[in-house]
Parts: sequence; C-alpha cells; structure tokens
Amino acid sequence: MAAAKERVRNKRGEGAQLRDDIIGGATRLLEAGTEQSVTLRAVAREVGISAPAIYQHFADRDAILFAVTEIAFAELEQALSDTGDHADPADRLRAVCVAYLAFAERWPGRYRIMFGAVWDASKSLQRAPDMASDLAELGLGAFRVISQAVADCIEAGRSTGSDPHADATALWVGLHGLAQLRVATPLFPWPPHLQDSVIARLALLRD
Amino acid sequence: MAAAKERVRNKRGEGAQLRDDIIGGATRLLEAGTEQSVTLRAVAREVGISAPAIYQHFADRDAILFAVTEIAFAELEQALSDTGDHADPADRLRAVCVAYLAFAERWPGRYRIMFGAVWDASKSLQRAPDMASDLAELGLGAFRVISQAVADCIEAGRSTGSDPHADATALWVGLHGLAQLRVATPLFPWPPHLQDSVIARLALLRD
DNA sequence: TGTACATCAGTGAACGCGCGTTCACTGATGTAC
DNA sequence: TGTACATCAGTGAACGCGCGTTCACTGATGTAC
Repeated sequence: MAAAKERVRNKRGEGAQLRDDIIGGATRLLEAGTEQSVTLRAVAREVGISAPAIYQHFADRDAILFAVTEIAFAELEQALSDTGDHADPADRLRAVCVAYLAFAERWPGRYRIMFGAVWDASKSLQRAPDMASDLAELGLGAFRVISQAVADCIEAGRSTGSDPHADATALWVGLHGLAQLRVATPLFPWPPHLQDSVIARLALLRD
Repeated sequence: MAAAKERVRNKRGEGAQLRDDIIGGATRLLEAGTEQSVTLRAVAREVGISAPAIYQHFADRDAILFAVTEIAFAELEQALSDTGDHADPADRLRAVCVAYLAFAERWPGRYRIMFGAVWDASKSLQRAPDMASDLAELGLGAFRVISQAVADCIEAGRSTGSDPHADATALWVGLHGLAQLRVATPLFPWPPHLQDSVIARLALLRD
C-alpha cells in the first residue's frame, strides 16, 4: 500500500492528471483486495486526496470501477497483441493463449472485475445499457486477437477446424475456465500439461 | 421477495428449524441480487425475525454464506448424479455435462458464490483454512461424478482418452468457462452447438 | 391435578463504524488591463 | 511593470444510512414435584 502521503496539488490546467491517479489507486486497491475494497473513500486515501475531489473526475463510485475495467480490457488486448513473431501460426496461437493466462494470473483482481462485472450483465443492461455494451465492445477487441490467430492456423493447415469464429469461441471458453479455476481452487490436484491439452483440443491443433 | 410477514415462533425444541429458514432466506437473496445483498440484517428481514436471532445459529455473517455454499455444492452433486440411466456412456457423460450447465444457468447466484468465494482461496486459506479445505472437499464430490462418467467412456472405447483424471479436469474447465461466460456476456455472438463441441473435444469423444 | 420454575426462542434498543454524497469554502496561479 | 481578478484544484465539515454486533430483556412452554 504505497499511499502517497505528500501529494502536491496539480498545477493549473493539469487537473486531469488526477483522473489517472484515481484509476491507478483504484486498480492497486482492487489487486490488493477485492472489488469491495475499492470504496470511494479508500481510493481517495490511497491517492492522497480528500474524497470530494474525486467528483471532479467521476460521477460516482461506479464510474471509477468502469474506468478501471475499461483500461484493464485495453491492457489485455495489448498483452495479447505483444506476443512477438512466430513462423508457425500454431506457435503464435499458443503464445497468445499463454499471454491470456499470464494476464489473468498476474492481475486476478482486474481479470475478475472484467468478467465478473459483466457477469451481472442482465442487471447492468437494465441499469446502464451504454456501459454494458461498451464493455462488450472492449472484450471483443481482445477476442479478435485470439480469433485471428485461430483463423491463421486453419488457413495454414495447422488446425483441422473449419469455422474460425466457433473454434475461437470454444478456445476462449477454455482459457477462461483455466484462468479462473486455477486461481480459484489451488487445492485441486491439477494434472500437468493441462493448459497445453485444453488449447490443443479446443483449437483442433494437429500433432 | 416473499418475506414472511407473519412468522410464528418455533415451538420448544424446534429452534433448529430457524437455521434452515435462515439459509433459505440467504439463498433467495443471493439469487435475487448479489453476494453483497446477503447482509445479516437483510436475511433477518427476509426470514421475518430480528437480526440478533441469527446469532443463535451462526457465529457471524460469513458463517451464513459458508452454509449456503456448502448446501449449493451438495445440490450440484445431487443434480449431476440424478441424470437417469443411459446405455451409452457417452450419452451419460453428455447428460452430466448438461446438468452441470443447467444448474449454473438456473442458479447463477449459487454458482457464482461456489466458485467465486473459493476464488479468493489464497486469502481464505490464511483466514479460515478449515473452511477453504471443506469447500474444496465438497467441490471434489461433484467433480467425481464427472470423472467417473469420463472413465466409463474411456473404458467403453467411446473416448480416445487415456488419462481419466486429466480428461475430466479439462472437461470441467470447459464446463466452467461455458457456465460463466454465457451468463456473463449475453451480447457476445455465441455460435450454435458450442456446448456440444466443447464437450466432445475436451472429453475426446469419438464421432 | 395444580403450580412453581427453568429453559427455550426469540425481541428491542443501542453502539460505533465506514460509507457515498453534498455544500460552502480556500488558497494558489495564470491572465487582462 | 504592477495589480485586480477569475479560475482552477482542490479541502473540511457535515448529512443520513445501513451495517455487524452486543446487551439486557421477555413471554411462552414444557417439566418436576
């Protein structure tokens, strides 16, 4: 908890900087605890400002969490894209999957809020339709990276699949299961190489 | 919200009945809202008693949620077991998987707390080791039903797998992904027959 | 059979706490003249 | 160049609320004699 005790007031015209600090503080609290730890007042304490100062940048507490989720989705998409060059499309696909799982393992708080907030999508859809569909849009960005990698495998004959969208969806489902269950149930006797076989089976990789 | 307005005091010796009522009320609140909706006072209101009366049966609020989770795991195991007779072990396995997904879809609140509470297992392990390992034990009960169905498929030659535990784990991972993501992201363009192909691929079913 | 009494199954009032949010304000700083 | 002033980037105090939990209690009911 690196709470900035000696915060200096932003200069004139640089007030927007605080917005990023708030998102950063909220994200730190989220990773250190749970979604419930991210109260408006706790964020203010973490950032080193008074609680009302937050209202200059966010309409309410939910808006902070929404911004955190938005950025987390962008980070995931970036992580999936930054997986280097691979001659074999199957290697590339595996690298994307590894990056996905690594993101979920390194940032469980972010990952959980990304797919947990949307979990209540049926309720969110009634309350804040724009917010819910924005999140869906963000998720699609990350999904497209997986989808493209799957399509490349099929085209190169490295996968026996024929429907890239369906195969990518199946793979995503498996990745999500792996990502969440491994963190959730550490006491379970996980078999070795689980991740490789789940990926290979769902993406219909040869060999 | 069917709050019992006219609750009659239990007779002498039947005080334990209230324990079940409390668990039932908590479960109703959980399904109607989220884990956060299940406050000690809300449960008391739902059941039609005063808040302190709960302390006769539960040490604190967490103990209520633990009991709810315990029962939900038992219900899931029961649902997986009650899937009728099937001549073909592959049909039996598919029926078990369908029952798993149906449970998650019909009772999202329960499902979420079962695998969400344990999500923080690393934190729970420090705070309440007994509780965490009890939950892991309960989860194993349901898992064994899947595992046995997979083993039967392999033995009957309906699956090309060779490691029942590893295959059952892979399948469970896929089921969890399906269960959670479909509820979480209704806006996603889900391909048809996704469930069948995820099951067939992970369990290595022939045909 | 009648009655005193222990016990059971709760209740009602109160506590301190942290929360989200509102309101009126303050002091530094850049800008217009 | 000096100075009045508008604006920016916040602060401090206060509000009402629901929460978990504690405490002393109450009234019905079964039981012992």
